[in-house]
Amino acid sequence: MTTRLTATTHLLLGMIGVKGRRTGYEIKRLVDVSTRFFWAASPGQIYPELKRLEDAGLLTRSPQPQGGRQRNVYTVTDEGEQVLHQWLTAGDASTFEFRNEGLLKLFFADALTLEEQIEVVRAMRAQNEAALDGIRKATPPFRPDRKFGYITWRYGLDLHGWVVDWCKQLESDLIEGRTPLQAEGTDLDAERTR
Amino acid sequence: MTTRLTATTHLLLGMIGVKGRRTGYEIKRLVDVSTRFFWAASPGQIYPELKRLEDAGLLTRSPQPQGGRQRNVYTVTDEGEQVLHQWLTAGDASTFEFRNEGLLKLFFADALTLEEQIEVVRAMRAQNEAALDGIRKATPPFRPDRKFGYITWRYGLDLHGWVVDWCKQLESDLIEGRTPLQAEGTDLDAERTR
DNA sequence: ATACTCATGTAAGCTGTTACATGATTCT
DNA sequence: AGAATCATGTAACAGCTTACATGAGTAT
Repeated sequence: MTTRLTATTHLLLGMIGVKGRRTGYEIKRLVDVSTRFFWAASPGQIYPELKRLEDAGLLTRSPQPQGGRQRNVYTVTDEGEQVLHQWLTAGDASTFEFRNEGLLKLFFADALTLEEQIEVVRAMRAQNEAALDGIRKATPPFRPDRKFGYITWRYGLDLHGWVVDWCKQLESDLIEGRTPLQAEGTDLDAERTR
Repeated sequence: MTTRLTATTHLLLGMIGVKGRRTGYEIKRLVDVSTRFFWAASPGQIYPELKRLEDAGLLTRSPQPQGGRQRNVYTVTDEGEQVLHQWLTAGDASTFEFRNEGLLKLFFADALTLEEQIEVVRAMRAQNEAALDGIRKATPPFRPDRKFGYITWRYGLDLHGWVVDWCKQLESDLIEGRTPLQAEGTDLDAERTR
């Protein structure tokens, strides 16, 4: 069985396999309060992919309508389980993407006045505070057998918290006319003192 | 003049207007050692976009071949300058995307043995160390009139450094059997002690 | 001589989003 | 009665990457 396997494939496999049997709708909702912060997925992607994985023999579908409302519950097959475990333990380079338009603006901020520069930093901070809020609201119940959901949640919280602090520091450096973030001498790799 | 304006549009406008880079090739090279870490761009994207922006009246092209080798030097028009400044100062929400397959694996790591879990964390750390290396090598010359290139460079360095430390901490927590990253009591928002 | 860098571009394809369509059930 | 939620799906499109093609100049 040779099928194209993307990270989204593994997202679905993991959501169904690790978390139990699921419908497309349940996966969508769970993604929106958990992995969304590092791996999003839209319904236009989930539903076709579930079908594709069923055809590939990695998932089994059993229709379980509730009343007259259609509903497809998926389960991971043995082969699907293997694929999932293989992916989890393979040490190969995984995709790592990062697109931050706020940072891009900051990169070009030399062309701006000091007031405008400070505004750019403030906008960046606001965005990270909003992200922080979103993650905070998605508080996962702490269960000792599901601790990694909690760990990745903390990661998001701590990371964005760090960025917010970084923005605050830069903001005050700019306001007080300090050369921002400059390391002493030529020691560019030294830890930044905050 | 109504043209679709993406962040990549502004990347090119900024590279030509603020950084004084003029040909598509020069932009590509500069992107690869600077904004790549938060905004990448491939030649298959840059060259058509440059043409599009010329048609839209935001850039001017002047052919300046070197010997028999073709070469197109671009300049930002007044209108392009306006669009660039407008984008830099507009406080509207900018795109902020993050896709981290390593984190996704960590999210599902409950299904693994302790040894395998540690391997996932190590792989994640290795990836961030590689990113750190890439950024470090791209050391920008520090010029007082272009300090924001330096600031964003430091951002990448500091951020990935933070993540590497986070991974190290998690790794040792797992090895020593501590419940990783758990906050005391119900105070989930408390600063993590490291 | 040959490999690398400079320089520009195109075509195919993948991934993902947005917006919409459909219809049932439950809540207020 | 009407709004929200449950549930599944499709079509169009945007954005980007990969791989390729071309050819000139430069370094070894």
